[in-house]
Amino acid sequence: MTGVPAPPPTLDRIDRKILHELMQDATLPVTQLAERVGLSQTPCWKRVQKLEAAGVITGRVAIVDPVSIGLGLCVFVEIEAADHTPEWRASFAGVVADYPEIQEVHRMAGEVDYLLKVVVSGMSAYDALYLDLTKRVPCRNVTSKFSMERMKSTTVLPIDTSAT
Amino acid sequence: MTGVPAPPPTLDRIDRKILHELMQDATLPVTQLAERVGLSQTPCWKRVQKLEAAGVITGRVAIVDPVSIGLGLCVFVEIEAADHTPEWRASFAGVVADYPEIQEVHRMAGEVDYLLKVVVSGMSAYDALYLDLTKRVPCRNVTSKFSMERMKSTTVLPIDTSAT
DNA sequence: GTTGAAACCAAAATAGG
DNA sequence: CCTATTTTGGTTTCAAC
Repeated sequence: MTGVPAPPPTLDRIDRKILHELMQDATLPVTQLAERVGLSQTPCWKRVQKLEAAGVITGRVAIVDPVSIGLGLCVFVEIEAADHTPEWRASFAGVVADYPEIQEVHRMAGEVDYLLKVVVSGMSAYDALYLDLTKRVPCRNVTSKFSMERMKSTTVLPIDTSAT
Repeated sequence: MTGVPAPPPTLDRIDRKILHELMQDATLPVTQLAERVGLSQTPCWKRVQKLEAAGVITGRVAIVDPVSIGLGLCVFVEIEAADHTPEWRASFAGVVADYPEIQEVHRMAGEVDYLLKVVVSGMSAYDALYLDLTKRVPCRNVTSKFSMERMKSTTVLPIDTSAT
């Protein structure tokens, strides 16, 4: 028996409302946050602290428009591993962690072993990444799927703020 | 000639350093931000304001751990449109905007027309979304790819902070 | 661009109900 | 949980260089 990673802290309706608000706008002053969730300042502030300490809130970040900073190309990369050993996985994990252009890495069920989301300035930058990555880690197959238009993009998670 | 969406504001090295810092931690006080980018408080603060006004910084948000709030399933959904008309696209855009579970929607090049990233509590929630979505918008084909493990996930974009 | 300082406001911590 | 209060510290603006 391996056990589950962590006992998820129990969040009540007010906690979830707090998260819902802060996921949309982390600049919201505690005063306003408190009235939106139906609490007064002090206990509201304490809940926010608790959610941060518990690792439920992992950070507060600025969201930047990729196009404005010259990152016009988004690519989803499907990878089949050369073999299915713990060693390959560890090596792969280490390599993808190195690239700031790789925004997301998922280990997948089904045909595709890994799915990557990559953000770069353009085709030549992507090709450089592709060549470098496939040099560092052996892949049976790599399929690149190119985004033409980012129609929707949000960091707000679908949290349920109704009922208990 | 249709023209490009917008002339990207020209960002110098200091602007990019500011963005680099704030993408990692938006709680950084202006005082500390200023010294990290090699500026004094006032002009640093003015740059941050300008970057917000120009829409380069689109917001400051709290990042929440999905598992902690019971969102344990992440699915990438590949969709082929029933037809390739502006009407279908508009309808599709409207529908996907409705679902908070849909974090990202990309219009793709190649075989797959659209790629969605979906975050839900589990299989039954995903199936409900799948049934509902395919009822509201006609799809020629839908392929769901399930994430087993989120190995990497960041909102920090790979901005170049060296040279001019 | 710099420094320094004022005015304002929010965060953080405290005490009492 | 609430209100009230205080302290602390950051933001924002301004003046002068």
